[in-house]
Amino acid sequence: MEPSKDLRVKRTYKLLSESLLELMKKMPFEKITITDICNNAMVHRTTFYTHFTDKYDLLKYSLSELEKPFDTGAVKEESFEGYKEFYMDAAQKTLCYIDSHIEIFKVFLKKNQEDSLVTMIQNALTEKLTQKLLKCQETGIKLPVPVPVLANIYAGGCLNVLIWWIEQDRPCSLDQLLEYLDILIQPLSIPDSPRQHSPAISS
Amino acid sequence: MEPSKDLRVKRTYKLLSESLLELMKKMPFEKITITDICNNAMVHRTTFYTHFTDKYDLLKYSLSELEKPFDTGAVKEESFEGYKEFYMDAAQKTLCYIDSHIEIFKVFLKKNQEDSLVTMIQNALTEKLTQKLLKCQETGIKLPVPVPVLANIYAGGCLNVLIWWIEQDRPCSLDQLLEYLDILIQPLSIPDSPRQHSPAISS
DNA sequence: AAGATATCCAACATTTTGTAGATTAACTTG
DNA sequence: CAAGTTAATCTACAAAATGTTGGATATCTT
Repeated sequence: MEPSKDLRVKRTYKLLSESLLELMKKMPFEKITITDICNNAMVHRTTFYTHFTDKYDLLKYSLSELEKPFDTGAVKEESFEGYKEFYMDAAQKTLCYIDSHIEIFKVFLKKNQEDSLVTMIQNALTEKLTQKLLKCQETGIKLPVPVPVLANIYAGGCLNVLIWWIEQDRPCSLDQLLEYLDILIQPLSIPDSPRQHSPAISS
Repeated sequence: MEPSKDLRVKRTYKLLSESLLELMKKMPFEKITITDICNNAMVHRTTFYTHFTDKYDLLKYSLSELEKPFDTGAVKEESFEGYKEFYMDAAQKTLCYIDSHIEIFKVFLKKNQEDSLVTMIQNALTEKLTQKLLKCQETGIKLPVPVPVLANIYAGGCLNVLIWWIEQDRPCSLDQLLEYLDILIQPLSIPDSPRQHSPAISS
């Protein structure tokens, strides 16, 4: 996974990695071939194979480089008593890091719209929630944050818990899980603004 | 996208789709070739090309079939006044549907651990949060739901908002976004159980 | 029953992948 | 800086996968 100290190797890793990124700005990863990457990097294809087994291997390396700061120093685990403070600190560090490397993250974080079921379901859920939230707003209910932010928090959180639940082979019953979601959702809204119940403005 | 009324076509779509799913249970999607899919489905490869351009095209179709219920009747948009009720209803419908097709969803929802930056970052964040939450629990703080549920809700929600923010080309400032997260996180915890601040039990 | 059309089949060109051995160039270490 | 090590390049090749063709056969729709 790690390039040796040899300058040539480091150079090769860098060239291939940057080449991949460059190509990913132009076309989807699936369409990119090893030949493409090598030509673009001006590195011989046999050299590619001395370091990586396939393009996924290279991708993995490139991503691990980007992800490093999240694993190491970027987030200090000590010196917070509550987990909310800890969470906000982590969120801030994450945000800042991504913000300062935005072009790269734009490429790598882009959802593939149509070839990920998670994304598709999340999109559907987010869309419906957005509609509903907009309607609620029309009826005079005040939301603490913009609609898309709320919709994405809800949908993302829910889906992620869901995936955890599936990957753990359903460690609790379905009803139990729903109860958890219900508990978490209750307080997560309109913390202090009054709920003005005015009649709906049609649809 | 949609197969015609011709029985032969419907059959081909079904065979190919099921074949892909079957193979995905055994090996990662990237390793599966069109030839594999056709052999397994006992459908000639030229037939494949009359309907799909590549394997991603087939995957897209298969996923869209699974996702259909989310777009259509599974979630009724009317007859809820608050969005919390709406959300819980949607969550319930989603959960039930997935639960009743669990084997399929297990295959399609599985995160690819190492070739998705979103997943990697999310894992890192979830891991850190879990550690922190466990420590908090040790100090006597009572959590309303199990640690992994809370960690996954937080991490998933945060990352999803982040992705939304990036894909929308940062529609608000970084500080603004952090403020939103802060607002949303404040109420999302320990709704009614008392916070017993006892001294930390080392680490 | 007749026309339309999907499937199958054989054959082929092209692209991509992955490997091997030999040569050249660059780096590390003492 | 010299010697030994190791990486990169190059040529060549084998195997696999992709994508397209034209025509024969079977099946469906109306």
